[in-house]
Amino acid sequence: MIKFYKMKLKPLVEDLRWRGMLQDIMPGTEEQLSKEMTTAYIGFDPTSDSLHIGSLVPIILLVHLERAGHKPVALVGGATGMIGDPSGKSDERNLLDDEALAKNVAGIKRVLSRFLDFDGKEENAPMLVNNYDWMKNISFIEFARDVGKRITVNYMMAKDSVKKRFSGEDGAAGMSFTEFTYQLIQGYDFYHLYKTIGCKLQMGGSDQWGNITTGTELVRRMTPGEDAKVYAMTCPLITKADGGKFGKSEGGNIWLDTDKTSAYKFYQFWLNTSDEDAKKYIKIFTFLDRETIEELIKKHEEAPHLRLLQKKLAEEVTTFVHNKEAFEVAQKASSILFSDSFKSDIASLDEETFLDVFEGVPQAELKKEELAKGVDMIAALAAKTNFLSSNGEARRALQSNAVAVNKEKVNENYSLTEADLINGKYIILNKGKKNTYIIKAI
RNA sequence: GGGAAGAUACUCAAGCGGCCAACGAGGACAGACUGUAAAUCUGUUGGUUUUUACCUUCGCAGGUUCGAAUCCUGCUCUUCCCA
Repeated sequence: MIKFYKMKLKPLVEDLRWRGMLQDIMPGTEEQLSKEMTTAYIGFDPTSDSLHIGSLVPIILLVHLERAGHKPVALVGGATGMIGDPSGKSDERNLLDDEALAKNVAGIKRVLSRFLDFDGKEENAPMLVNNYDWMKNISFIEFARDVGKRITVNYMMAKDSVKKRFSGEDGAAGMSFTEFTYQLIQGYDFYHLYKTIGCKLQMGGSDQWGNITTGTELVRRMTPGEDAKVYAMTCPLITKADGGKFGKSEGGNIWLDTDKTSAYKFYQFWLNTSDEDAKKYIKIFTFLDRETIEELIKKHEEAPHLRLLQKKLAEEVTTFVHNKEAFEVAQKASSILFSDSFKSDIASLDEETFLDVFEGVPQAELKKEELAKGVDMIAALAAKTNFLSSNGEARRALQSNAVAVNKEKVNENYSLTEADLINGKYIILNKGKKNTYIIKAI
């Protein structure tokens, strides 16, 4: 049996290192992973009812793990979410109420199961757990005696996430006992998973290193005489070359859910990656092998204006997170919206394809009678459609030459008429290059 | 429990009786340039309005004043010092 797994295991750590997905790794981890099928887990915080691309890296890590022949466990923090992780925060976190939390946990489970088949039958099939399930039955006294006793406050205080909050530097606010407890609870998760399913490795973002090592320490101390060996590994936090926050785009987060971020927007986000970031991201966010990626980077450097790298990156990630069809539609929409022969391209689409392509683009309806009379541009942008939030904003956009009707720039005096309708039915508005809105005549 | 400081638009941060929709910085959005990139330069960044003007906003609630983000009183919250 052991031999069987040995044959199936792939060199995971080496690959992750090349991909730039390795920040810290505890000594012995690599040996453990090449020795036997290893169960490893990553925690997901239920701070929202869906996941955005910030969580894509841990998800991808779990998938890598599975593909390398190990057993990935996704832990949803139903219990830890009630406490709040102080890592990387300078202020005390607001607590979520039970209802919101339950909703978030369900949402995250739903998203995670798109990437990992939790119903799989294989030995190394992914597992989904919720730490609320075991934490809810533990009394405070029990916890204080069995867990709290094992770790000194001195040890806990030495963690950066805690130290920072005690130091008062950078305007950091104090820290409640609640948040202080967080690392113990997370550590207990590791112990619980070690005991119940033999989980030996915890992974996460590098901001989790402190919490994770508390876990490995706790496992060791809670199992005297067992010679328990558990490991830790983290990946770097994703950054942008220009120092901006990763994962934000015009108007907010990029989510992994179509109803929060359309596949078109999702595709566009990746397509707009800068050259420098694209080289980094393609290793992290795609499963392409080393040879393919190095070839792509070489080609890209020869002709950066073709943006081969961005296109491939966008294709791979959109296909992974959504699916092939969604990618194709997004690509088609992109190529039409940014083409030079926009008008003829768009006119050639039948209605079904048209709606398909523009699914996810904000739409509004306008009566044909109104169009017959002519609709003032300001009203068309704001009052009639709510594309922009106020007349003032619409006016500013028009004055700064940002608005286009069917890709032709217009000014304040323009008014929409039936002559602007494409196929007698639609008008396409743009604010800037990248914001598209559709008016449907009814 | 005692004392001190503070709360200003997305964030940081000026302003300390009229000239304040509120300096400045960052961010964001847009324009030019380009490759739907980066860098750079320019503009915008409470609402109604063509402009003027008006309305709402400076923790919350009252008050003083012709007039308050600016003064007074109470409340809430935060930080710091002493016990």
